[in-house]
Amino acid sequence: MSEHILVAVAWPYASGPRHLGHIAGFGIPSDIFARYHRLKGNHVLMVSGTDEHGTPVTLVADREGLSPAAIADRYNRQIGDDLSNIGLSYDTFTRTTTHNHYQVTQDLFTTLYYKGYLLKQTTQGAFSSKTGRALPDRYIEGTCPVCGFGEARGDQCDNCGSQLDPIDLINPRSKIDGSPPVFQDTEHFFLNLPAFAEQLTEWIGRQEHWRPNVRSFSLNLVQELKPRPITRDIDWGVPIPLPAYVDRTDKRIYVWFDAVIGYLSASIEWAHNRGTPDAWRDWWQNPQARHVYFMGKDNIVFHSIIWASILMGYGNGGSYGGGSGTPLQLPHNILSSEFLTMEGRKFSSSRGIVIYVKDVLSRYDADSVRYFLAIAGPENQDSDFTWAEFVRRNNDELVANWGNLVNRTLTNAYRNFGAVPQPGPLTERDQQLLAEVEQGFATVGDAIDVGRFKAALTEVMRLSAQVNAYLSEQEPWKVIKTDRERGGSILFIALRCVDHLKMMMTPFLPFSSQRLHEMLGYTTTIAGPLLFREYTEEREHTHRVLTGDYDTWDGRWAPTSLPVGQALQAPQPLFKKLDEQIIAEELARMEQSEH
RNA sequence: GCCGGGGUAGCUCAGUGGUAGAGCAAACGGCUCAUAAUCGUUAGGCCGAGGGUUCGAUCCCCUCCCCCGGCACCA
Repeated sequence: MSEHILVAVAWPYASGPRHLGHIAGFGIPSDIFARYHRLKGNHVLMVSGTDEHGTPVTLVADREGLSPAAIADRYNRQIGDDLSNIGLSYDTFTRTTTHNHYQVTQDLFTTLYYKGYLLKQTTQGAFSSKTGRALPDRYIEGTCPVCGFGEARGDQCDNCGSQLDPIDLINPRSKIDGSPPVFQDTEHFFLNLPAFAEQLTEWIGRQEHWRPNVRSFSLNLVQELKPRPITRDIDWGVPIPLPAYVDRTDKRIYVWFDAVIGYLSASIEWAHNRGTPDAWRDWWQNPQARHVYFMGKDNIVFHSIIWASILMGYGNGGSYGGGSGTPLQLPHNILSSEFLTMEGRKFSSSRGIVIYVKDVLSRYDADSVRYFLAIAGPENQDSDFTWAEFVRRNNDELVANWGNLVNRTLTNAYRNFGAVPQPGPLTERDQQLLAEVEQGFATVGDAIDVGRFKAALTEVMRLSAQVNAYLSEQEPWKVIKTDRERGGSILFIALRCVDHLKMMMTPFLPFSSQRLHEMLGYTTTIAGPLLFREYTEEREHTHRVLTGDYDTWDGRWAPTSLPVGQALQAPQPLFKKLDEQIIAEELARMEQSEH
């Protein structure tokens, strides 16, 4: 029976280009998961978009003398291109500045407000004495009252680790313009998280399938919930949809509140764009649907606590909770990854310790990068990207094991038969190998389903090595000289194994798997091109959405039946071997960009 | 400081209350269809340190050290 699966992927922030660490944390795992479930025949809805509101975007805009919207436009385009180029198969990758997203966000806000889950409270905020702009804590700098460190941030001191309040800093100044901040009262709306404490505890307690770090971390937080402000003193964001506020330009909904709502609004947009406006309900108001969220570990709290509370509070209210009458679905799993480091150090765009997605893809194939991030990514603990490891994994594993198996099998078969050979009687060994490889659909699939992507890919590679061993032991290139039928049988077995493994590789390596599919003589699509489509909303605002015609892809996660006699294409190497020289080149490039 | 996660072979990482695992790197051997790729064999570890529970601990408990993240106005 096919399932409805929502693949909810963290929204990349549109203040600049995204680096390899972002792709490693949420992009590759979510895409493997989504592609696998599509092959399984499940109804997958994979959504995300660029997160475009908030202070950092306004700062970049100020620096460049442009509007926040112009900055958001630029990086929405750039990030969309990156994600498409690395093959992330979103059903809808949109943005948070759409009319639809504003509507959905405002509906959730007002519904929570009228249900009594929002509290109005006055707090002290810091404002720049020069521009009058609000200063988030981390943009205030001063001397630490605890240890005397001169460059403590408003939220915490990097020297002694103390938690600080900006008002306690000695000699505070704006990190942005150097002016001393002014502290004044400001009124905001707070999400009453304590109201959900009991429900959250009960719900998280039941989620025994969550990764232990996510579950215990979240359970712990639930013990001490405080109301959390969900509006900000800023002019760049979703307007507050209450009569007294809707025309004010100085207060907006907090970027994190609207960002998580993106999962829902993007689903609604997807349904609208394809002309079936209620289709999103099959995921969001279907108690059988599974919602799986992908993100880095720094985002857990926003999903397990805040987003869950918003959904619990909204329930079946508002403009979107009606319809089928069941409340909006809570997350089924939260697959948070750890962090990728770069040559042993934290990624830092500001310090130039970084490799941007667009740069790596301009020099290397997407599947090489995907292979590395899938097999060596930060799935359970922080992991390190080094150029030496990248070259080694590519050359000694991807090329040498899988690429070579494909190449030697196809070369032998193509040269001697030009087509899938008709096999004679199969030996026990033949059948044993076929059975072992076919077993992979179960073991690899189960691993992917529970988020063990490294283990899954390792198993495919192990099976590939098994087929390499079979070829070395059976030596079809020799046998064929004396017994053409037996030689054909061996190659038939190897081809069938390659065909199966191709399907298992598709979620990990979609580009090369499609090319292999064609080399094997198929004319259909198992991993086709992704597409950008333009949509125009009310007020003639047009935006670009990354999507794909996944309904037309026909791969199935099951043993394939490679037709005997199917003509093969002349084989081409699937992957490029990388010259060891690139290690030194890339390190030099990085050194140059450091500052 | 508090909370959570991690520390296992040279490297990257799995894993389990009962004699420590994989891939790569290393050494040796085989093969030469294949992108000098492949296949086989061997070697390699006080499982962060110390204590405890247990017949038995790498695993469970306690203490400590180191790394990462969170700690509620960065996203």
